[in-house]
Amino acid sequence: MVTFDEIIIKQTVDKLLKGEDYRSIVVSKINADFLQFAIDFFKDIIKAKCDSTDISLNWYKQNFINNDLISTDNIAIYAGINKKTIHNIKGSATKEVVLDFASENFEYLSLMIKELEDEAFSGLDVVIKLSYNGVSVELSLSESLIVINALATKKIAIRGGAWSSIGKKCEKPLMLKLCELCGVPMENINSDIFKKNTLFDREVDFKIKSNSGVWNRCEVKLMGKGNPESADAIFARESKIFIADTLSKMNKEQAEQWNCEWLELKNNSTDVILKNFKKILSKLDIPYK
DNA sequence: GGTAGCAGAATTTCATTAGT
DNA sequence: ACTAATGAAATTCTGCTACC
Repeated sequence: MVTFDEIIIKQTVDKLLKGEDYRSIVVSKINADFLQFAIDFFKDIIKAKCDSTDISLNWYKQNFINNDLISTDNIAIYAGINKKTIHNIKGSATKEVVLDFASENFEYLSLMIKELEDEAFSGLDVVIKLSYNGVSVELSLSESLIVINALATKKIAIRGGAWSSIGKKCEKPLMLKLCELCGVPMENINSDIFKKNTLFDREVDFKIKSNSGVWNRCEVKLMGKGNPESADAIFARESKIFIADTLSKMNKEQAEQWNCEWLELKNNSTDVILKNFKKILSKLDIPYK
């Protein structure tokens, strides 16, 4: 599971408020986690393969699929399919369903690879050689393909999780930093935010109070290009302030139609970002310094 | 006038996180 | 275990420009 610590969140917020792209931070975290997984996986493969004289894929199945020491998430990945996909296909992600489907998928993959081996692959061979502490093993074509497939499956999972997580965890720290830099009084920010464990929790809405006493709902989305319907949700929830990394022309027009103030971060200096944010605060009659 | 190529917008798909 | 929410990537659609 990919999670970002507070230091990474702080770095990301800093980058966003400088109008810089934050994505390199996420990408390097994805790479680091993936490479670590690959290294661990390779070490486990060496161990499993050494203990076995099996010529078929049985050693893999026994160690990585039919092994109750491994989490169901990883068993699915070793079998070449993500748990979420199983959930979508079967409508359930109970342990039994996941394990059954993983086995099934592994059999199907093995069969497919065998067919490829006989036909299209004629002439081509792939051999992965792994060594660790002087012990080395060689994986056959079909073993190599199974391993490559598992790595690819894991990469998808890590990526999806990382992007999902960064957006959630940055919302409140980013809003707080903006308010702090503009000198919005603490009592005008909804106090729920400061409760323990809610700083990185997006389920609690971030709201800022106008002088009239009205609470304005704020929304942050680190959206990039081409994802218009995700912006729709913002307006449907009657947000008054919409802050995003990148906004399309249509996003902006739509925000204005819904009477929602927008603030774009990317490619703007901190000065411009703060100036624009203060303009929004004035418009909504929210006090600031 | 016709079209190949490209950039950007809109649409669809997919896996994760976190609250309940 | 389930559900709502979140963003990237892939794909499709659209409009513009350069070139013949």
